[in-house]
Amino acid sequence: MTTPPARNRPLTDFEQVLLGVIIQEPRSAYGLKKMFNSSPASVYQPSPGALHPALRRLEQRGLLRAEQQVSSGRRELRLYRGTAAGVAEHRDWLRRPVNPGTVGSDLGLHLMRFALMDGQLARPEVLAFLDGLAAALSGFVERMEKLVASGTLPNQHAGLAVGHGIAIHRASLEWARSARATLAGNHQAGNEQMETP
Amino acid sequence: MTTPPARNRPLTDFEQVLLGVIIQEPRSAYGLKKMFNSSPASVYQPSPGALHPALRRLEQRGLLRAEQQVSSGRRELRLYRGTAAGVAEHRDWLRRPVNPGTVGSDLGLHLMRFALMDGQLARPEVLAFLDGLAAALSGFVERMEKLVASGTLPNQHAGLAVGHGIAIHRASLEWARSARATLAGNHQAGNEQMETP
DNA sequence: CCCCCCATGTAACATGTTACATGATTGA
DNA sequence: TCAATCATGTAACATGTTACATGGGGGG
Repeated sequence: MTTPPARNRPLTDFEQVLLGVIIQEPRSAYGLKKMFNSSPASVYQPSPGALHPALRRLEQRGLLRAEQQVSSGRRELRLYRGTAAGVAEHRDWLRRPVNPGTVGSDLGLHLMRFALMDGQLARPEVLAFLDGLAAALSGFVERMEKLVASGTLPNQHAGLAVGHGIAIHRASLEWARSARATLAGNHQAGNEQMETP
Repeated sequence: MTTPPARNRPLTDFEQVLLGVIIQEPRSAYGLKKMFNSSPASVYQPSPGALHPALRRLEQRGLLRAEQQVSSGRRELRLYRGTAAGVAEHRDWLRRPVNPGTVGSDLGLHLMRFALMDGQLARPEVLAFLDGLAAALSGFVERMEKLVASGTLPNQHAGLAVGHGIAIHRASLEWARSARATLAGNHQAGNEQMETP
C-alpha cells in the first residue's frame, strides 16, 4: 500500500511515520533501522531499499535536512533532522481526523499517530483525537454487530472471525476511553509542550 | 509481457487469499472485486491493476483455471475455479503454524486464514491452529507486559500505545480460547468435511 | 438520451523486497 | 585474525496504485 502518482503527491504513511520519528529525535539511517527493528510495535520494518530512497525523498521536499558528521576517523554519519516545513507537515498529519469508515484497517496507523503526538500536540488536541477514535470505534463495533445479527455470513468461521473483530475493537474502544481519562487527569503535570504554531 | 521467467517464488499473502476465496466459491474478476469491496473485514481492496495480474499469475502456475462463459449476448464472463494443485497449495498455506515472533503484525492474516479454513481443514486441525494462535498471543502479551514493566519507553504516549497492544491482543487471546471451545463443542454436528488428502 | 451497473482489462509510474557491495572499528 | 557491529548505500525485479480504455444492457 502506497503510491499516489501525481507530482506533489501526498506523503505515504511510511514517509509520515519516518518524518515523525526523526522529528521526535534526530537519527541516522542506521539509527532508524535499529529503532524499527527493535521496536515493540514493529509494524514497520523498512528494508534498506525502502528506507534510503524515502529519506532522500523527504530531504528533496525540504522536510528533512541531513548533517554530515565525521566523528574522529569513523565513517561519515548522516544525521537527519526535521526542518520547520517538516514539523508543520507532520503536525498537519497528526491533526487529521479519524475516518470512521476506515478505522477497522487504519487502527495500527492511528496508534502510531497517537504515539507521535507526544510533545507535538497540545493536550486538548490529543483528547479530541481520542474522542474521535472512540466514536469511530463505537460505530465500527455497532456495524459489525448488526452484520452478525443479520445472519448473512456464509459460514461458521466467518461469524467467529467477525466476532474477533468485534472483540478487539471493543477492547480498543475501552482503551481509548481509559487513555483519555488518564491524559485528562494529568493535564497540568510537568509536560508543557508547544502550542499550535 | 514482462513476466517471462515466472520463477517459483512463494505466493504472496494476497495471492494466497485470492486463491482461497476462489476455492471456497468460484468467481469472476468482477465478482471478486465486488466481494472485497463489500466485505466486512475489508482488509484487502485490490485495485484492478493488482487483481488481474494476480489472477493471471495464479492461472499460469496452474493453481486456477478460467472458464469462458457467454451468457446470452452479454459480454464474456471468465469464471475462475481452483485446480487440484491450487487446493493442495491452499491447504498447505492454511496449515502453516503461527509464528509466535510475528503474531503481532500477522494477526489480520491469521484471521483471514481461520475464515478460509471452513470446509478445508478437518476440525482437529482447526483446533490445533487456535491452540497455536493462543500460545503465540499469550507470549506476545507477556513480552509487552515485561516491556512496560522495564520502564524503558521514551514517553507517556508510548507507554499508553503499548498498553493498547496488550489490550487488543489479550482480547484476541480470549477470543481464540472461546472460539476453540465453541468449535470443540459442535465437533460432531452435521459439518463433516474433507479429510487431509 | 444519459448514466449507472456489469465486465473485461492496460499503461505509466512509484514503491517495496531481496540480495549484494563497501569499508572502518572493536573485541575475542 | 576473524567475526560482529557500525554505517553507508545500489541493482534487479515484482508488485501495487491511479487513471484510463472498451463495450453491452437496463432504467429513469
